[in-house]
Amino acid sequence: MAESQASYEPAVVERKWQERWRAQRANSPELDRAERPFYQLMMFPYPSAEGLHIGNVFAFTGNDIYGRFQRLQGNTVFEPIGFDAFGIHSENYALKVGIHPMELIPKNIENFRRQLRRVGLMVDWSHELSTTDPAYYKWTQWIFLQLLNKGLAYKKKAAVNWCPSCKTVLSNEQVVNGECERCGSAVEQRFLEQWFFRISEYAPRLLANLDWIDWSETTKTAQRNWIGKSEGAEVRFEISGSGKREAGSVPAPPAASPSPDIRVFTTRPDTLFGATYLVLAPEHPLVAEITTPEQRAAVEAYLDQTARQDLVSRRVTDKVKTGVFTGAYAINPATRRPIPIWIADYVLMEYGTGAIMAVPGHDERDFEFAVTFGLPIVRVVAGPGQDSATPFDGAAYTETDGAHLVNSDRFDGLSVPEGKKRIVEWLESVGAGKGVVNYRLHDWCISRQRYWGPPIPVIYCDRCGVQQVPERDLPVLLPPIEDFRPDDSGVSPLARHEEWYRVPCPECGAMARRETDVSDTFLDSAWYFLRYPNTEYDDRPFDQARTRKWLPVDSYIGGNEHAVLHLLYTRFITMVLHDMGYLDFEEPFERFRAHGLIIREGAKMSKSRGNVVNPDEYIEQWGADAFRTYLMFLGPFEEGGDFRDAGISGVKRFLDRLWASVHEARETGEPDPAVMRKLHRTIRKVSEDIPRLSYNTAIAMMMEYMNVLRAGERTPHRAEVEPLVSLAAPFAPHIAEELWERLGHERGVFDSGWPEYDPALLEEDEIDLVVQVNGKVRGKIRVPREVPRDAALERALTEPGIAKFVPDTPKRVILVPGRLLNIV
RNA sequence: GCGAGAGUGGCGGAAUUGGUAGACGCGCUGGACUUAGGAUCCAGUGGGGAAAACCCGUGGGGGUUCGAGUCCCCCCUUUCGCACCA
Repeated sequence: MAESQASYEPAVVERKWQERWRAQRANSPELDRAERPFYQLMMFPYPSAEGLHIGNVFAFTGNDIYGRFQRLQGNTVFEPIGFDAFGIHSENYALKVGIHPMELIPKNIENFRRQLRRVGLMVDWSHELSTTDPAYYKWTQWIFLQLLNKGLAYKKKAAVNWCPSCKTVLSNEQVVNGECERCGSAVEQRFLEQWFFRISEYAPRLLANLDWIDWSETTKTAQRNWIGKSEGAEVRFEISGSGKREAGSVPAPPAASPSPDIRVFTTRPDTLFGATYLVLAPEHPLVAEITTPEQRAAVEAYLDQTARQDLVSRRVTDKVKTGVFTGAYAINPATRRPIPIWIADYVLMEYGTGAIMAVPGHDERDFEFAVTFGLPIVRVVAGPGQDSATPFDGAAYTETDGAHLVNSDRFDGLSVPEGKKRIVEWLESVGAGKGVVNYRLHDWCISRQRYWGPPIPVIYCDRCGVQQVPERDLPVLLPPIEDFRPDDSGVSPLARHEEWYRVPCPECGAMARRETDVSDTFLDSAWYFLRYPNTEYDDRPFDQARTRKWLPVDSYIGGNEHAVLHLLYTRFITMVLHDMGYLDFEEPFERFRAHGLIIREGAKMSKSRGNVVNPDEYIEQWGADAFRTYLMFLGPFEEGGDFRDAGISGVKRFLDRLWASVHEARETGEPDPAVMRKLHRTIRKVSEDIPRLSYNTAIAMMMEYMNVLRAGERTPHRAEVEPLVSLAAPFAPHIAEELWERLGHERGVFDSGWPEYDPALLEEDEIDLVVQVNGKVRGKIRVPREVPRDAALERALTEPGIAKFVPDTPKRVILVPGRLLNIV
């Protein structure tokens, strides 16, 4: 290879290949012709004004390596990218700089495209998408309508954080210490009509499928916890005492409605005999009805106090328990005794039934509450060595192992699990309750009282009620209004534009009103992977044949910060579309792997610390290939790593030596057998490590091979070098293409296959066997690989350095074939 | 509090099923080539010990084993989620 041995200039090489890939559409496969389609999906970025973050580069490079590896294996790889450009991030930034998002976002996207190209990703730019494109969100709106049709979208009042000064809704992130992050006023909760998706109906399936999908365990665990299945019982408590039906201002329920029993959910039905009071959430519908006249003022004051809190501080666990007595009593079905009904904000309306039976003896929160308000505490579970009279010693007894029931009448003496079972059976037999399964997962609120999102495609008509926007009228375009800034009017920005929201009812034609909320960004990203292969279709969200060929996604890699929201919503939407017959699979991603996070010099990267890595600068200085390879080298991909500026030089040196090796390689003579053996071991190691995303060790092995290849300033043989170019290609694609071309190949390296290793070449006939005496390493002996134990021992004893530690009669001799000999 | 993960040289990090701890890289030391080197190449580099012999070493303490970074028990530190979920 004596040809033009110009030195390695990354900038020149990278520009050349990026231009060529673009010109030849090298990364845009013909989707309908692919024989072995492989869909490599990366989590699309939010196009911030700051540009590509190092975390994006890390994640995308890791994806790209896997995708390029699959292509080298002979698959047709589709590696698309797009932009998640709607949402509060973009809107807030636009507000801050005073530029309309419709102007800002295209600029940001343009900058992202430039940066992504420089990284050298194998992206198919012909299928790029943006969630803000009407051609995209038309189908986001269509999906909303599908859920509405299926009865999976509904409207209800729900609490939001409300800033009384800005007169706007705040997300939990915008509430800081109970105050509005912008103006500092105390945040309150308000109840607004919002759209929800019934994801909770899918909880059992979302949970069950986790058992078989090939996802990172950490992600699956996070989803399991989030779905939060718990088994227990629902118990019905009759209301007794003077409070019932005495609330003059409250109309009595219609005759048909059942008596207003209070239903509670508990995971500890075994403690039923210890329930000494009930607690309702402040929002519980029966509160007004059961409150006695004497207690009315106190209860109203408490409800008012609760409403004044924001949703974040309401949930602080370590605050002092507060509550108020309603004046009413219920009957404990087990003891038949009346117990008081309280209201407290530690009970949440959105979990279970919004009411609990309090068992202060065996629940920490109930214990604390009972102590605060002087309510009775009864022991119904006793641990080993305890009995029914054992005092509590200042805390609830929550252990269950080895414990038995006491003060529980005929259930005394049962273990906790047995007690649960028997008491549930009893409840069912007397009609006072039943065993139930509860999930913490609650329905997905998709309404946003904001501007920068897809309008929810619904029209309200005074005569016809809630009407869908007909499919032919989609998309409902987001109007380019100037005053997208929230103001004092107290409504979402679109609600200030009568010319936009006043439309004829699609049913009767009378003047009606559009929904003025937009949908959650997570809805945009819950289906984008379906759109990528179908971006050219404007008459359907996704084509059936195309989708059958390319989906589900073969490999998805992304951050674990999306473990629960994005990845759960995506699974939900896929299941719904599957159930409606649009998809023939119900899990969107065959394989998902969560990558780690990059920190810098031991600390998290942040603007305030001033240690944010700007990818442009590093690519400028070292080249994209070195930058990519270094990012993959600094730690295990699934764990992340510590970015240290000094480290990148080692990787650059490796690429320099690769360049030199190709140019110096001789074509005459024979390759060295020992070097070839190392080469084949390297091929095996890299081939095994890439699928495991063990990129750092794959790179280390290539470096090790490089050291062997060039040891003692030897001149490598072409056969020793050429396969290394292929191995390095997924990591450093530009230099690999260039060197491959310089090696005289007409086809690009990515279409030239992956090197195979020869198993026969991996092992030597003679090995160094480690010899231990009493477990301590004392030396090495050169022996045939399959040496028998006694022969190895004999050989070992000829080494004076070993023999001197060996006693006259060894008790035991252990041979681990191919590894070591231990003489005891 | 609950859940998941992590503690290995000066630093980032290696180490199938228990089988040579510290691969690879950075840094450092010495050398070669050089007018020069922050370029390149070669060699060395866990600690103690004079170079040897040898001893000690994977957060701490126990244990199992011929053999433990790896398995078991207890404890400490730390990162990240979720946080009054009944």
